[in-house]
Amino acid sequence: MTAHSDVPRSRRERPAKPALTRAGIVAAAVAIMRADGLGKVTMRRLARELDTGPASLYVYVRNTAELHAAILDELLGAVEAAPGGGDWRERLEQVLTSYTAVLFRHRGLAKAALVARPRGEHYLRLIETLLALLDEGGVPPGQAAWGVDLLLQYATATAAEHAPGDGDAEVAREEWDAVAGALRGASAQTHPHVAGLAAELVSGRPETRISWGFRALIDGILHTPLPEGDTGDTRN
Amino acid sequence: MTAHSDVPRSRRERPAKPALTRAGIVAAAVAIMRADGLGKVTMRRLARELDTGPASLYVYVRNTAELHAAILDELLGAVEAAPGGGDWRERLEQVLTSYTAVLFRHRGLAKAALVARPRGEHYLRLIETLLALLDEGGVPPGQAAWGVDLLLQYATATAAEHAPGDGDAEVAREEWDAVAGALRGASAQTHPHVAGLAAELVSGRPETRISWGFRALIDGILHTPLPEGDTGDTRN
DNA sequence: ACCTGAACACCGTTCAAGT
DNA sequence: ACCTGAACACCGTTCAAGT
Repeated sequence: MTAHSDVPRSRRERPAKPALTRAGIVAAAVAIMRADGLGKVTMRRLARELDTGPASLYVYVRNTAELHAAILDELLGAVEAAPGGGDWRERLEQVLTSYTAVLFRHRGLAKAALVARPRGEHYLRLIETLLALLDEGGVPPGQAAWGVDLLLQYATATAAEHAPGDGDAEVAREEWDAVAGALRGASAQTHPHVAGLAAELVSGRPETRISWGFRALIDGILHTPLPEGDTGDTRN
Repeated sequence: MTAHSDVPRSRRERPAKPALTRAGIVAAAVAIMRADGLGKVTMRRLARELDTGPASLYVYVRNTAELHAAILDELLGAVEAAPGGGDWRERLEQVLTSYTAVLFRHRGLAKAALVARPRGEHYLRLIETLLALLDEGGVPPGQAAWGVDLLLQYATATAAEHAPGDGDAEVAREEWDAVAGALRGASAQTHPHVAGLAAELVSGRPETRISWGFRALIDGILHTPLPEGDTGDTRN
């Protein structure tokens, strides 16, 4: 076992351990996510998969949040950039629905996107597409710029909230029933409006509500002028 | 040290270890959050603080997510339910701003609220207040019911996104600069709309943008009728 | 420059056993 | 019923040392 030296192994005897690259790391991360959910995309698991130690990954990725954002931008390649027929509103809603669909497949990704915005090429292309459609609809440029933020945030937050959990569908159902129950159980004395609207508060299929939300948002963006004298980048 | 037995300690010699209750657990959790941020509100830390083992907490709290939601409902007691002057739109914006302010103090809480909606009495009162104001403004009931969801989600998502991190302000600044840089660096050839609107995409103080968002949302809610024939609770 | 093993300082949750 | 110690199965990130 010790003194006997094996015949030197050919370099390609088994799939040669590929050199680490950022692209390779992100690809492996996507694979883990598809197989076991984003919750399993940890530095340690990823390192194991790539046959190295976790410390090695920090050469290419700053931290776990950046890794998740990179995964999302990768998946955003599947968002249709040039939707089919209909007027600009309909095509706008199509693009947003397509974006939402990507996030719906992975709730964890939506949560990540709310905190660490992706900033890869796919995300940039998505913004370009949305701005072009708003422009086509005659939305004033300033409102379009701020509106894109509103639309993407709504889509992302909705996915973070309503997408089937990375884990337990049972638990999600229970959660929802509990919330609905709390609303329906509201006293007509102390909470007359809640009691009166209990049914409406929980009505509608998720897709129907999301679609209504997009239309309300687009309408508001179109009709709400920006405040005057605050166009400089004075953030913080 | 070993054989010598101390005088039996009076029960109230030091603040007697209080019996565990759900209220006491939530109160301790709030205290930890105020002192060290939500990130430190873990089952283990909480147990240490309450001088017990983590397993004991599971008698009163289902899991960490439920604990965080309970903390939020507690803090929601500070949201002003009866805002001062102005018309209904202004008062509506006041309530929403007050809600946002609570979340802004703890970004982690906003993230938690997106996933596990609180459902305590304070949250219920907030919904009642919002519905009453929308009703006063003549918003059709169905639109008001769905609109409340839209408004709260926007406020919550904005806080999750823009609130100063539980941790590093430095890192947040870097993040923002990176995003702004990516937008400003967009090529006028490949991304004409982004390039043309780079300044507007990142302009405005956060409060200004949030306020504009609230107004756009309210306008959209007011003018967008619900789709017909989808008022039943057909979720899933 | 890149890669690594090992370590530091933690997690959530469950279980069998006690009171 | 409530409470507990101990265990299971993990985490992210940093560091000094190697190549």
